[in-house]
Amino acid sequence: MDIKEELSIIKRGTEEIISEEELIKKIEKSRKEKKPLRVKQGFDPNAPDIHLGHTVGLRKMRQFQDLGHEIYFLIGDFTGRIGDPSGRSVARKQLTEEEVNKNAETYKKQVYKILNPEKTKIVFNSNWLGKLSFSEVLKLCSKYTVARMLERDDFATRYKEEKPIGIHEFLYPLMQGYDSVALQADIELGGTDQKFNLLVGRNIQREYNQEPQIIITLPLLEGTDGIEKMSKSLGNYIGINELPQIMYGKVMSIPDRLMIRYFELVTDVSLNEINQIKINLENDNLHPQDVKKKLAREIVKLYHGQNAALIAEEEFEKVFNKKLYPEEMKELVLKKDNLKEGKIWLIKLIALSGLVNSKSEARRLIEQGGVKINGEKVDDPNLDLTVKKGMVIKIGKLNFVKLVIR
RNA sequence: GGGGAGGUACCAAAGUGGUUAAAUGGAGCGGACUGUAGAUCCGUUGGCUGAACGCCUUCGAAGGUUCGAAUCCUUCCCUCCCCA
Repeated sequence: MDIKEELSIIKRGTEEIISEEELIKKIEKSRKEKKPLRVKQGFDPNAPDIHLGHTVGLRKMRQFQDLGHEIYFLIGDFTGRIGDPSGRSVARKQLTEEEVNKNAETYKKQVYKILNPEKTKIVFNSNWLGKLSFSEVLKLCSKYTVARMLERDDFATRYKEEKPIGIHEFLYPLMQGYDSVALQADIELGGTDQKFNLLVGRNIQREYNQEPQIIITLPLLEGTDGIEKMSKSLGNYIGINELPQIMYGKVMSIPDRLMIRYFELVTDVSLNEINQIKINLENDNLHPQDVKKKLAREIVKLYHGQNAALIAEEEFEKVFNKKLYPEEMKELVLKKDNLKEGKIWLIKLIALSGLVNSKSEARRLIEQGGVKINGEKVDDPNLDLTVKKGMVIKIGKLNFVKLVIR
């Protein structure tokens, strides 16, 4: 493979490479010396639930693996104690060694759906950060200045808005930079929000007499709401462990304008084909829904296989195009003593489903017409429902529940 | 160490003794429309009670004044700014 080709694989979907010339030099050197590049990316030890947003970076790592380079999957168990300064995060609880190990296992299980396990090195930064003496920390701190820290957009904003900035938060980028020193990283990957930290890494490496790493930033994938970046806490995520049908459905709910971005960042569809799709969309030669269905298929295929993708699609069409029930529904088990003469108060039933947080919410939902029984809208919150086995209750826009009586 | 400004619901932000479960905006949820998209419109957003404008909890925390407090007083905690 010539370098051009390698470069184009690396460049797909990236936001910024600092710098491309240096990257080319590194690749050339690596080839000449037959020494693979060391590629690093850090992950939060607290949230080992991988979603499509994470896969942007993971897939990029995989591409590096396939190009013969060395991957360091860094679990930030030490830095995780601080939490990347975002203003929102309060001091996080310190994880025990056991918890960290458990999370790491969870990570592995999921991450190896994307990465090549044999070529992946999983490392923990507590390994070196936890061993630094106070004077070594001071030495690290002396390599940077407050003014330079305040260049960071997040810090600058908070400073301007008179919001608190903890001293320890200043340490976060330094620690991350030190990770690069410890690993002698050639390349560090990260989201665009990591740019500052990644750049600090370059400077710190220089201070420690290492060749500065190349930084490659990747876009932050928007979640299903189309606005915020995908994250579990915002509830706008598509997890790679989710059931095919759920995954498919969630992909279908992303805004149209994100389709191309998703194709590029989280599928294997070639850039050529993506471009074709784009043109055909613009010319109205393709219906947006059909394109999104393809997208959903491609994504489900990656994590569940071709067959599951097709089944998920059938399900989707059944429920949303033909307005039928899904094949599989969550079962709601009613015990005999929940019933009075075969009846149950509808509000109670909905509360039992666990799909609402309170009876008041259930009441509201009914009053607003968000509840259907066997396809019939119900708007009487006082209804005593005579339950029958197999009855289907639709609660809200997306939830179906099938009654089971025991 | 001195002086000043603040802490209200998911977020932002009004309210400064009763009519305040707390204006308004954003976000969320539901409905209509649709392609589970977007745009738009309407409704809704503490909980409990088979619902009544009845009760309980909520305006940083704890006490107090009052018939009545997010609003007044005391103490405490936290944040920011200016000066040193």
